[in-house]
Amino acid sequence: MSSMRQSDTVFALIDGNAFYVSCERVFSPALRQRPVVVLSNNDGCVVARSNEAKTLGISMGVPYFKIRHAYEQGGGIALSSNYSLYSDLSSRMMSVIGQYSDRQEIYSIDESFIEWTGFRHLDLDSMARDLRKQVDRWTGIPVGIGIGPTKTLAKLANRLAKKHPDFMPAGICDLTSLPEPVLDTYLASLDVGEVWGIGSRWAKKLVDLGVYTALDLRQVDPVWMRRHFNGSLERTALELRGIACFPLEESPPPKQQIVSSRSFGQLITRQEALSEAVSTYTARAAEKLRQQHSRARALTVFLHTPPFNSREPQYHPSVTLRFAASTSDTLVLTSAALNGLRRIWKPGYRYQKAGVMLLDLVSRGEESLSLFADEQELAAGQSPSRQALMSVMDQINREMGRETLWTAAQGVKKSQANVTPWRMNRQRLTPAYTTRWDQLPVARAI
DNA sequence: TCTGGGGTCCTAGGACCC
DNA sequence: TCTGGGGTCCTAGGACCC
Repeated sequence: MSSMRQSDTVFALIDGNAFYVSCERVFSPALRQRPVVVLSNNDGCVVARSNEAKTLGISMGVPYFKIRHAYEQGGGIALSSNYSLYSDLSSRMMSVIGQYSDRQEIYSIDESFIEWTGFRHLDLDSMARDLRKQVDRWTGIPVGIGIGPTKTLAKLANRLAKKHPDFMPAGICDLTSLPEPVLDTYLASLDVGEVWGIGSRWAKKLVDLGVYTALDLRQVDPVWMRRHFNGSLERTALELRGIACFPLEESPPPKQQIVSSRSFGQLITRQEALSEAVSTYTARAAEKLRQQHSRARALTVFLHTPPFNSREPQYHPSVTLRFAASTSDTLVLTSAALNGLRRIWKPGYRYQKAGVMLLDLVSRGEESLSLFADEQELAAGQSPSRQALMSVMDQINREMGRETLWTAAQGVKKSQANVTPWRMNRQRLTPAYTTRWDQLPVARAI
């Protein structure tokens, strides 16, 4: 029996392999066995890579223009990110995974923790194999599975399942089944920077202090970690020893802030175009706000000139506006955002990005009214008829597709790129196969 | 020419109060 | 002229995650 198995409960981390690429491959079999990358918004950076692309040496996060020539010469394919496809396949994948445990945390679009209690090693192994097969059968997405006594160790196990030859064929790594000396060998094969919660800065500091591998980190005194770093990293060190400090979060608490921002398809100078962009981002943020049944008491608008071009004059202003009464009304929020924009916009700059943040969020029904709210603001922020209007708008946009209904401030000539230059570039976008009737895949008899 | 977007947590330091 | 100490709240900045 391994000493890592201190309790009856284990965590499994299931994640999609090169998730965005795998989603694309579900509907385009021609992409299989070929180098494929998916790009960030505006076709900027590489955010997902197939194994074939990794083999070509394409690194995560690299700006695509830097590698494009050589990559495409070598037969590589690049796609714009298609989030409606990825989030739809994600929820299907999550619901299959959810059938394997009654305790599930959806950690990100492609990762889920589940908890398993009371299984022996052989049962765990067959459960994991079965889970993997079912996800593949029902969604077409290949997944890796890591199992450990803590979330941090489950993450590391998942890493081993992806990169260590001993586990790669099955795509499953169960650390709880390993005798201690064997476990140590595997932990020693992982750099300290591969541990969940250790980014590049702290990895460097740890290496300077003589902590090189995941095994080294497991053996340091957790209190020493707290002294040199902070309490979070102390917990990371404890988790590596098999002491669970990060619980499963089945229903994540509502967000404390909501941001909607985008880089533009081209640099923008006109205030009118910025107003349309800011109104669009505000509408999107407000929709998310209502989805989690919250209201905002403050809103920030910000602008950015391009950060990478030193010849361009730099300007990144922001302004925060407070509301006397909290609100989730798109029209109230939009007029505040445009107000803020007028205050910070200055001519003579070419803007690259704008955004809106909703802050100081309160759950609907929990907030206390400000003594200074005047009645007009209360009426605008919270009146039942405006709430009803928002619900109808949300429902229509949910059922008929995003931005079926929009505010006039977002601009009326939406489809033409020449009049909405702020819309992002997505020149390599595949169809929304699963979420739009007009883009369903068509099966043809040969 | 072309470098994403959306989050959280922690700490330090300043303002303010008694 | 001498000029404490402790608490709270807020913000900015830095680190991390995917």
